[in-house]
Amino acid sequence: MHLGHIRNNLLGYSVAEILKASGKKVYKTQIINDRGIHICKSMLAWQKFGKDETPENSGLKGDKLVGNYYVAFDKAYKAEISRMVSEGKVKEVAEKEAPILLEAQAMLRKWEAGDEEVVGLWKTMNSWVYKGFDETYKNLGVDFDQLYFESDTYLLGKDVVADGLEKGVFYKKEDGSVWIDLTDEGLDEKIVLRSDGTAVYMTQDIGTAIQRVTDYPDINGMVYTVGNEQDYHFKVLFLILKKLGFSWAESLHHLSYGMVDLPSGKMKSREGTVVDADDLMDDMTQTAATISQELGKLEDYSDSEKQELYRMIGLGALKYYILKVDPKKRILFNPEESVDFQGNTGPFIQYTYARIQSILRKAVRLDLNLTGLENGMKLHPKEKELIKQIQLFPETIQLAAENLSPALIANYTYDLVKEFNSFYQQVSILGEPNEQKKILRVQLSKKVGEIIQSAFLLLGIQVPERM
RNA sequence: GGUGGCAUAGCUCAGCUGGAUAGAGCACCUGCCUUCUAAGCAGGCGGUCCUAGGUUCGAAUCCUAGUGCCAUCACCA
Repeated sequence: MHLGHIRNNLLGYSVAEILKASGKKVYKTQIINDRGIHICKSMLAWQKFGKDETPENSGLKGDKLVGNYYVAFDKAYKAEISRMVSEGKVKEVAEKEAPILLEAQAMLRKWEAGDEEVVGLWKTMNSWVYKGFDETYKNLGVDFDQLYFESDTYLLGKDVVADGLEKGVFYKKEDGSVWIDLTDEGLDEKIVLRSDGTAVYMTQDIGTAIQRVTDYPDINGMVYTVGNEQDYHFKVLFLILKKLGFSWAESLHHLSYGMVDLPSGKMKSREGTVVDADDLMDDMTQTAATISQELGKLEDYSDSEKQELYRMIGLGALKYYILKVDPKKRILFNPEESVDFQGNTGPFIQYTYARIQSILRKAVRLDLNLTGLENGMKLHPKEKELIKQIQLFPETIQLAAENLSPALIANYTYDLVKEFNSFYQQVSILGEPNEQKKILRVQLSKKVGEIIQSAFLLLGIQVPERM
């Protein structure tokens, strides 16, 4: 997994939490594309170049190991192409006829035919990948209520395509491939089944969508969190489902988000030019540790307490950095300039939360009665501003839910926290001589702390008692 | 070429359904820790809101055209 996948996971997780907070029931679903030509490419490369390498005997994380073979395939494929071109082939022809590609395609046909050896290898390599992914998801703090494997749903997709063919929604070309004509809708013709009868991406997506609605008849809609490079694909998918006569096709949403790019351009798994998710999380934790040690406020913490805190802060910085940006905009990530820990950042907000907890701990010791408060108090301007900002939280949740945008939560929280810090600096809270004012200020602080915690929960970020 | 998205300070980004001198952070400069945590606060510097038209009492925001960047239009996923 790389940084692009992190954005996908964080967005999906956060939007699910936001929708829940807005009053909806949500099933967090992950669709795993565990079949198809891309998997066969890794399998083939492993067979050819793998020398029986396993996660156990190499010490590599399973998903990385398999990813390496995906890269190895591409390298070998490109080498074959350039060799064929030097032998006089036209590049476009070479791209289609490279032996290793033909082998991968043959493997896919074998897989769909249920060939034992191919299916066996497929199961083994996928189990490696899942084990690796599980570890990363756990570190990242995302989880799912339901998993769909496209190897389980593509057959349903093929059946539906056959039905649609009878109904006249699709049509067959002479070579046997099946298509849908969307030119009336201003789109193109789109393939839904290959001429060799194997399923394409669209086939399995049709099947998966129908399976999901069958499994959860109570849902009113589905949100697909997928990058904007697939805008067209989902437009077509939704249209196909509508043409097939599914009424629920009207309530499908594509939460389309921008790519995470590097200064050098796009991240490409195939070419290995990616920011690795696991490495990045480790780096962030390490940076948090360095900063925290320089400040030296936690000498009395145990090593394990410190480690947990560093992780919380490092991950908070990373998640906030990703989620504060409007989903539809692309993110430019420069590995040379590390993610900030000051200003409009996760750690800044976590820090404010920790400060508030410090006040509340002291307030408990002072045995303040936090309930009895008189009406008609004259408010300090900073208190007024703070109250205004506090009141905006519920509507911000609704707005974020409507727009499927965690960025609105992040930016709201930042505004609130900025306001609180200004308040904190200008007025004395526990040092206020007037008891009524003191109680009000402690209550306001408590409320702000609660909102920070709730808001960050919506972003999947934890908050510390101290930092 | 067709379609879609994006374009706001040197950099990274806010700016909700149109409303007053366009806001943050980073960077740079100046102050503030014997007082609730300085990962902070206060202030300074910095903008042709891509361009040109249009709608409107009023446009960063809406419309049209153009420019630039990105994506997509595959028997890839």
